[in-house]
Amino acid sequence: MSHTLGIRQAQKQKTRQAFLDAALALLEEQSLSSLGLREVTRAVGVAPTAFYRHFRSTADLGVALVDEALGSLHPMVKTTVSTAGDSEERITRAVELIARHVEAYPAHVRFIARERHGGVQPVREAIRDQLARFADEVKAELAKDPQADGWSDDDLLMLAHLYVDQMLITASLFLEALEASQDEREQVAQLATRQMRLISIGRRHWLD
Amino acid sequence: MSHTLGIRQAQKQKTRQAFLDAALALLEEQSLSSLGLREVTRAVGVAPTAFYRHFRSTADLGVALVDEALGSLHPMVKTTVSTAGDSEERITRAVELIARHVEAYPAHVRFIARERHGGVQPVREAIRDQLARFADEVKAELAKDPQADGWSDDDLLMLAHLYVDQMLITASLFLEALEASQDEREQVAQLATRQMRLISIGRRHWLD
DNA sequence: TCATCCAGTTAACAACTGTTCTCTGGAATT
DNA sequence: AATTCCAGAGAACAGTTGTTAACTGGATGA
Repeated sequence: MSHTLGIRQAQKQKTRQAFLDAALALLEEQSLSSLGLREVTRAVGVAPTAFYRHFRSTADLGVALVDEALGSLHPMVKTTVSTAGDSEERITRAVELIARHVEAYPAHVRFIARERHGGVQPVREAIRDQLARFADEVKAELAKDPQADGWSDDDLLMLAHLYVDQMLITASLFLEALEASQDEREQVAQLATRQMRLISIGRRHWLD
Repeated sequence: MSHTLGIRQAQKQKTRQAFLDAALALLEEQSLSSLGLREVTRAVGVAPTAFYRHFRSTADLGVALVDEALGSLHPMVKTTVSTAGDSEERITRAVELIARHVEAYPAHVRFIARERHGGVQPVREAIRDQLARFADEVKAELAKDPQADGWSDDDLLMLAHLYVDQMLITASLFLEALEASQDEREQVAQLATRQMRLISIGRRHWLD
């Protein structure tokens, strides 16, 4: 299936990626609904009309960015939840993983946090759908745990959403603390850890 | 202290409020960073230059909107937390209060959710500061509860932030379901209730 | 009553926006 | 080798933007 792309297709994909990269960079200081088509092409170094060869509109570009950003997030979520060890150790590792991800892909995280409730409907919907998929995956992982015995499907999904939202909140906090002192980032980590711990305690006593 | 405003000051405040209202309406379908000065004045029905008599920039207007939106939210948070009754009854009433607030001030809720991570720094900071104040108030209310005996200040604040974030998430879900069926809104309410319940359970067993 | 103040107006500015149509030159196909 | 294809360029469009300066006329305070 992996047919080597022709020179033409390869160049096109390269330009397309340049659009995505440039847009992501521009979006660190504004939101998608104010991102101009010409602004992006200027940053890439191509003519404004070249934009239309790849995207219908900036909203369309935004949807493509959702895929890229949350695509890179998928492995994180999975490993975060399915990490071995006791509950406390799991939490510590999960928080650390989130911190690492934010350091590795700050622009992606910022984009998702910003546009999740942003002013562009198709993008909001794309993010909502992807996060729902995440929640489903988390739910599937949770179901494997013996702790989940006796839990209804609804309750498992409820907990999964709680975890996903908590991850996003934590990621956003790490993002704000990215250029802050080591101490401040440590404080974010401890806050997130304790919140996760409290949720885990609630989980453990859910069926009481 | 309530000196009756002169005709002049009264008219000015009226126009200012018209700016805030018009902006809030326009922001239902876009974000602040794309809100144009002329766009707002056009909606109000005044000359573009009149804008400068009230705000330095649209970012400045945004900060004013934060005060208005979260000002109206303050009473809700207080009554939500300090409601009497057992834990289960409290939660139900809290979720209902959030639902009512979203129905009463949908544009305010949307604005806060959207701009909390939006593209305009001063507005983000204003929201962050106000939410921190909320968390402090919630913490103060939590401290009154006998359940808080033995809790450290840090842990109380941690829980307060968890509650505040959870309120925002719930409000945002209600907002999305505003024009949906009664069933769908009921489902949101049940999800939020169960998540709150799980957090409360975690709270109850925190010191185990 | 008269001078001062000031919210809102009018006009003009250079700079920017999204979109259309036409063109080009090299890759892809036959 | 000849033909088709198509990513990107170029030029032009009407419409928009934020900001400036100078103004008007009614409320305000002496």
